[in-house]
Amino acid sequence: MLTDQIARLIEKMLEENGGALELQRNELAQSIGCVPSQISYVITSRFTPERGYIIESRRGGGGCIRIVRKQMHRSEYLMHFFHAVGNTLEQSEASAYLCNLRDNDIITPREATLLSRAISDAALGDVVPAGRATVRAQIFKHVLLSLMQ
Amino acid sequence: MLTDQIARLIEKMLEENGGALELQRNELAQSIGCVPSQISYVITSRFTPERGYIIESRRGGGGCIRIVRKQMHRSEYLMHFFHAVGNTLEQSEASAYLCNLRDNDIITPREATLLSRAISDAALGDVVPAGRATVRAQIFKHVLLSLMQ
DNA sequence: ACAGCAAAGGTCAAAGAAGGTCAAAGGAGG
DNA sequence: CCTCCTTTGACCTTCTTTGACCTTTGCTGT
Repeated sequence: MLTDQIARLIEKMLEENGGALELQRNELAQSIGCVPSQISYVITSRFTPERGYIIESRRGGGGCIRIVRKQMHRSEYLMHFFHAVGNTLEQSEASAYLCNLRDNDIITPREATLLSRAISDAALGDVVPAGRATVRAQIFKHVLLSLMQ
Repeated sequence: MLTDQIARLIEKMLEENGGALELQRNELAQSIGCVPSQISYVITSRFTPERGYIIESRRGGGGCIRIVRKQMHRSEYLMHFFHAVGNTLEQSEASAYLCNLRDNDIITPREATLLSRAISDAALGDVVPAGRATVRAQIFKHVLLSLMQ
């Protein structure tokens, strides 16, 4: 899939640049052979705050997009996430958060898996439709609180 | 029967892939010559968590279905718990189970705390009245399955 | 300074590409 | 006949891809 391919490319560039990077949308699009808005899509769908990235951009001549992988300390992280989680939380968002916590050594891989299963759609199953995302958000917040101690 | 035939096919593919596998529903359906929803049916009726499979999927372009077979490890012990848990589970019961798992070194103290918080009454909060204990049971079972790795 | 143009990036909606759901119709066994 | 599992197909939701159009910014000629 195009999106994944571009995401991997950006990831690799980030790696080579120590976690921060400036790119030009049109230029990158051309070198890959896709429309420019595809780059935007990749960035908004893959390099989100939940996954620990900060995005800034500048328009106009010589414009660019800056992507920074942010690393915070434990408590900042937990606080940040706690506030970032709203009243509802989709499985995909939860996964992103958990991966992030794992990658930052705040939880172990095993804990990440365990929690991921615990709040999966499958596990929350037949909770009233609208309620699933709400319950997940609450559970996740309680887990975060537990981690803060 | 079609279902069994497809189930065997998937089983064989799992075998060849070391217990984990990604497939595309439409593609597989076409190669077998059945409607796509048949694949869904086979998966939901045969590759259930109860039988030790974990299913994940992604929609949209380039979507796929991932099937993972958990090889039963400490399965007997965990199976015991799995069957002991009914359709509903109170917070106090859950705590007892978790302590037990912890005391038997199946989960760490930290994991016990984390999970305990995750499925506490507080976390499950305003799930429809009767639903709380049901949701808790489901979550707990999924955690057990995850532990049966 | 200033107006205007060109060069970015941003947005959005439509079309396309998966998988998910559900209910109705079909069958096998009791 | 009932009941329970299968099979199908219509319709839904989610994620991708593309393209048209918008906004911001820098530069340039006057």
